[in-house]
Amino acid sequence: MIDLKKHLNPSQFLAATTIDGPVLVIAGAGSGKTRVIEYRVLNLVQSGIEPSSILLLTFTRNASRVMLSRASNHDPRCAMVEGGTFHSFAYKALKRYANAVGFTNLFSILDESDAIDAVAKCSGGLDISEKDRKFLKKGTIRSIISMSINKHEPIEDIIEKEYPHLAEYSEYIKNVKTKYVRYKTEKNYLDYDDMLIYFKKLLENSPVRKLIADKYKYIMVDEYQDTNKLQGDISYLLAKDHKNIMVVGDDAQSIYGFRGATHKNIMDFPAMFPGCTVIKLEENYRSTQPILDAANSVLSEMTNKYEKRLVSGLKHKGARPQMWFFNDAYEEAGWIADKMNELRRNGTPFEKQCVLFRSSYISIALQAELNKRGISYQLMGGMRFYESSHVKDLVAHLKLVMNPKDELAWHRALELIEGIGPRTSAKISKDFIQEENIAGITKGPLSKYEKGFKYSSGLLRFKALIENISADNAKVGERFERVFDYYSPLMKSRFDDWNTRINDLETLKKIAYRYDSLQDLLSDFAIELPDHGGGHHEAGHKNQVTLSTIHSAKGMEWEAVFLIGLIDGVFPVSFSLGDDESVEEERRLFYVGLTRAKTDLFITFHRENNRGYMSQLNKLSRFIDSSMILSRLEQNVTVNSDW
DNA sequence: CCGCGGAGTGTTTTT
DNA sequence: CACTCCGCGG
Repeated sequence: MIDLKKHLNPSQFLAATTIDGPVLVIAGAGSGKTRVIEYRVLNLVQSGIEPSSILLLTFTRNASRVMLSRASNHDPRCAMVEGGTFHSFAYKALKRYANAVGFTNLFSILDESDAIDAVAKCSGGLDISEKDRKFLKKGTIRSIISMSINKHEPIEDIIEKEYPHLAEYSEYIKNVKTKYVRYKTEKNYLDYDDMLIYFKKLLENSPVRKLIADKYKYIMVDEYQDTNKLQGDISYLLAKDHKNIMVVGDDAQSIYGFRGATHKNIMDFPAMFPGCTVIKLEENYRSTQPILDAANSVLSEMTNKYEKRLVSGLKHKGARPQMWFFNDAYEEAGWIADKMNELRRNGTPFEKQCVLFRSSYISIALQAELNKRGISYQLMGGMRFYESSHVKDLVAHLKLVMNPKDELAWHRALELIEGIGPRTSAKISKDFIQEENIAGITKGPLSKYEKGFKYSSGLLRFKALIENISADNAKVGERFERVFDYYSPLMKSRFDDWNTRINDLETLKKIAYRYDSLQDLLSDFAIELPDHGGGHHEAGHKNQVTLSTIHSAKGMEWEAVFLIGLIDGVFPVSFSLGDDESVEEERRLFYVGLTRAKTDLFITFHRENNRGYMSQLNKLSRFIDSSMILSRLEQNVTVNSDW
């Protein structure tokens, strides 16, 4: 038995050992939240609780993996604890109990870009002028629909609050939503929101809820400030019967409002679970006091928060964070590269250094510079690898084998064939969804086109592939490989950079060989594959600095952090400026960025705008200019700069 | 009806 | 710069 008191301070100890009943933990940045979960899991297991009856819900798949593996180092039984995201847990339950909510369990998951395509499909045929149709982007419609679902608010309210300029289209968007919902049911599709919706429905069905609640008797939810209304409801339903639930969060770090998250969940938790124990973790074990002073000044400018101040529990004092001004992005990048080398010479290896930014594109100049200097880096956030078109093309073939009603997948696959465009693919696949299985499709509607058309030879090759990968019960990896063989030649004419794309697919192929079930492979691609699928997601990859969006850096820490691009309109992003709550969310994001640093923090700005036509000079971010943080920073200007 | 090339555009964050 | 849209030639 491990002596928890040796590893935890009194509030952490309380959080790890209050086993029964509801617990709310307000955990400031760097206050040892991960540690609390690690030891709480350990404590539960060592108190004799069956590991498989413990459930840990986290924000990313990786987060639960890290926490559970740390706990397992103390006691291997902890590896049996169930962990994952709300979505992955919902998926599992839905697969098992699909028919209780009127689905067959062979549903396909629509990732974000699939969902946008589907919405576009449903926007057709409705009464709206061509001009308006162009003006209303499909992604926007999808966002509005999704937001209305996640917040559980009517479309009108969302439009009024977030998209007032689209007020006149409310009716239209509601119609699209109706069509979209029907479309998904017909095609056996679930999008990300549906996984939560149907899971909640499942839990509202008491016999099923009882089964699930009987199995998972101890529940923990991490990053509770970034859960949305649906996830809050799900948490409640999961714990309603036994009330053994601990949620952990920090309202000052709520940064997913754009996805419908609300820190209201944290605020309302005591009301949902009367008599809950509230524990505050306030001592910070991560950063030096000067860094926390800067963070505190940002905290003090937040409206609408729990009162708090971060105090460092570290012994050494540390230097003040530095603010650096540059003429342009290249000068900035050069300076950062120099500084990285200097830090390394002084004992901070590259893997303990990180560059953070608001949006991925901000890092492009820096990436070029690092490449030039031979400093290797690991990129986090930004374009998701399995949403790139070559991955989606290949995966589409596997999808339609699993779910022959997957119209989007048929279209995607058919349009790869020479001579087939949107019209022809629509014509050919029109009858597909009437068929029950692949054999019915290849023998029936598909076979009509295999002679006499300019695309017939291509279609014949396609048909052979489909029959091949659906007929036998070959290994998932082998099926993947067959599609790969078929797709490779098509890729070479489609992409100039097919070389690197082939490499991506080689990586995926290796992953595919690890699966026994095609459905699991496909669902993991959609909901669980961690950052970039390349497999190098383990934090602190040897001798590499990390480049990351702040969103992706959530929960992590580095010795040295460069927070770049503090330009008004970039950070806070221009979109947010019209609306106070959005600016507040940007401010929380800034706070999250600052608090990732342990000992060295550098904030940078460059003045020249290199976005071609807009030749105005950049303005310093409002989060710094004439803000209280300025007095907490040591200000610097580079030598060759004319500031 | 397809596909290509050129013009235009707008550019978050992620399960 | 990467993706989308448009118009034209086949």
